[in-house]
Amino acid sequence: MTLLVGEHDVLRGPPQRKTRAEELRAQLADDIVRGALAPGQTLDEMDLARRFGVSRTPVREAIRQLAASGLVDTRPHRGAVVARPSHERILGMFEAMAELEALCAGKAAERMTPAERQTLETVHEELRVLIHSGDPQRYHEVNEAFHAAIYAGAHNDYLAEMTFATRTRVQPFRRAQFRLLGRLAKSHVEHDQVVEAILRGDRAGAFAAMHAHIITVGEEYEAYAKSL
Amino acid sequence: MTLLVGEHDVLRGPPQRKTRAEELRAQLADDIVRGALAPGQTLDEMDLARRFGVSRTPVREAIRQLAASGLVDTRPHRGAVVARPSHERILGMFEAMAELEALCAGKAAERMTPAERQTLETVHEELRVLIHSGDPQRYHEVNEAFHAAIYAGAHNDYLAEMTFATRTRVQPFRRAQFRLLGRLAKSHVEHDQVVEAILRGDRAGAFAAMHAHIITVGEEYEAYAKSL
DNA sequence: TGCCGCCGGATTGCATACAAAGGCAGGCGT
DNA sequence: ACGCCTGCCTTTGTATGCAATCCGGCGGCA
Repeated sequence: MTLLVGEHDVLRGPPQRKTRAEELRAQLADDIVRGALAPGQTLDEMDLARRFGVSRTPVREAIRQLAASGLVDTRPHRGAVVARPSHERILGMFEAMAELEALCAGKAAERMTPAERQTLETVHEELRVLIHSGDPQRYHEVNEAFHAAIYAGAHNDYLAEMTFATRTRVQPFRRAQFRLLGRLAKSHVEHDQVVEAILRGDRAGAFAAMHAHIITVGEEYEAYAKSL
Repeated sequence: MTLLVGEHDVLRGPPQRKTRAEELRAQLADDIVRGALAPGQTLDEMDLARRFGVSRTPVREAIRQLAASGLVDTRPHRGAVVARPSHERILGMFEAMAELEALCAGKAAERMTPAERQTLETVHEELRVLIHSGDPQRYHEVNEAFHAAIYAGAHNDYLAEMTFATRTRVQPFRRAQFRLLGRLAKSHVEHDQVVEAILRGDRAGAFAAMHAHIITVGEEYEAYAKSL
């Protein structure tokens, strides 16, 4: 999941990927978020160490940091597994995400600079083109950039990081929905409401539009989960 | 900072304090939040290892986890220091905390069970008595319990954890205000508004009251910070 | 005199070795 | 036959030693 915004945005700070532990952390986080590592899968230290050609020490550090960020669960002397939150908890995460994203959108409506508003429009327009491209991966990347632009526009780094972290933690459970190509057009209409409200500086409107957007995303997850 | 709610609440899960790394993490986090370790202070691995009578390995793990939770900053090959966020960032944290706490209060107004409402009233009443006790430490503990009760009443563990984490990260920068004993009575009046709104199931009212309460807390921090 | 580069010390990052705790299977007793 | 206990084995937790990187001071040079 590579954000278009690059390596220096507020969401991760300077690129510290110089130590092996940090590289591993990034790699494992990516694998979890992308679904290459399924929830519930055990993370064997020796196995990972062999696979990445390092010793157990950096592997352990990576796992601990992932545990602190909520992507994996660890229990003393019992190893680590990719986090598998309960259905209730996932719903709670969607609820929290709706509020956080809406909050960012509301603040962005008030605080975005003209340049930031223009960037948002540009990304939004790029998404519109991508609806018909048949490239879900690319759409997903630009969609992330769209939301990241709003986080940045809120001008509150702490809030932005928290919202991004929540989005990351939810990501493993909403991968399927990008298969439903019909969703993209509807999603873009919802984005439209958000962008319009932000551009006109309408805090309440941006909040409401983004809230509805994320709630819809959550409902589609729920419908998908129920179909299993 | 020991919460009254005990060791099994949702805010930390089961008591895993069996490994040395975990004990150290808890100890250091406590020292940072309580101000025994000041922001900017360097955390020397060897020094800590000697002081706690362990090797560097668990010390390193503890520091990494604290870094992931935001209480310390680390840079590769350059050691770790207790986090010293910029003034702007602290204001952002207060803003986010206001929204999160208000959100919890609003959800609590809708969702609290009768038993939870009663507990909230009890804790609130205990705080009233403590205003005049002249024991700021005790007041602080019960105050934390008050807010924790509201988090729990929101019936969203993820949201509760996020809010609690934010409160924890802000804590080092609002210690001074408990010295101002005059603040306690005003704080209790604000709590009153929150409790009343929650008890009558008034989501918007609870949200607004809690939001105002936290904003006030933030403003008092700002006034204090400016006086330095 | 001031700046640049090199070198030594100190600290962190990583690897390896050892200790300890949990899980499982087999055997024993009831 | 079933359940419990015990001992081994696997995996994690901790200690220690070595390598790599950063910081400060020193000396050379313009």
